[in-house]
Amino acid sequence: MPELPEVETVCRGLDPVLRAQEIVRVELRREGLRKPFPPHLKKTLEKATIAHVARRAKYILIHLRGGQILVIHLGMSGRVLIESKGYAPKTHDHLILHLKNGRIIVLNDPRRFGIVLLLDADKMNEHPAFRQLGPEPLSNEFSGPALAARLKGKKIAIKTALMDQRVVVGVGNIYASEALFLAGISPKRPARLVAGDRAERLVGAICTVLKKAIAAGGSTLRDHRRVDGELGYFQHHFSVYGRAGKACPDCTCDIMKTKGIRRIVQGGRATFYCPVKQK
DNA sequence: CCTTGAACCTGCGGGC
DNA sequence: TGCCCGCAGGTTCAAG
Repeated sequence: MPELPEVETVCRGLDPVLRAQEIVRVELRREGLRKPFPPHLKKTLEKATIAHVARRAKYILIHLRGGQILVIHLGMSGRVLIESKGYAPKTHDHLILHLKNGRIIVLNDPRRFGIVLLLDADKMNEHPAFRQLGPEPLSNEFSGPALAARLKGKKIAIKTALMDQRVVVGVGNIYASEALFLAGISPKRPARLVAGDRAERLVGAICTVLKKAIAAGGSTLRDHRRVDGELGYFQHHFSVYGRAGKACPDCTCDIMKTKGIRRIVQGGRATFYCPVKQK
């Protein structure tokens, strides 16, 4: 499911509900997801109190009092939902946290590509999942020159590079296509040729599209839900993603000649773009 | 080091 | 209706 806007939406929904709440019971309904759950997960979480919830890249960080972090990645199909007393577990509910106040936090993930970690806060960045992460796109460290520096010498297509979490975090298959459209850059352009003004434009486009998507509660194609079960609605504002054969929203060119938005495959993933507007 | 492709899973929609 | 195929928001690992 989730790219940065979806994960951010989930975190913003969780924080006010989980803040300062005590976990009284933990249900592990299977051994793990792609990897086994951490060995002392249940023992550590039961009786723990949550400090606050934050996000890094596409990871949900549930900070516990005492300096540990429950880290959750939603993979392709994960959801975190807030339920209340009397909730009956559903298929693919893998981890359930019961809070002292009666609230119930459910991690549901049909495809089980997600991950659950338990890390010491001060050592989080040493973990393999975090060690190589690039800058947060909505932070000050993400700029045209910073992006260009990370793309330098790369022969791979810019679309593929944008999805590399070492280049910039949080951008996935939807928002890579959308940001490149907004910046007027072809997804096939070699990454090393995105520099200077092009890199500036791309940084601006990434920030713009991510902020708008967050404001819309993310994009719901299938699985993404807000923590209260409501849908995101940014999917109604896509310019190119999933719109192969439709007219480009920006150009007035004749769709009969241009065939409109194109769908190609890069690195095994679908890419959508307008060959007229994006060079 | 870089790049590519497969693997990990389940579910859904389309075509026959 | 049923079956098979392709496709889906991500990451990781092996191989070239």
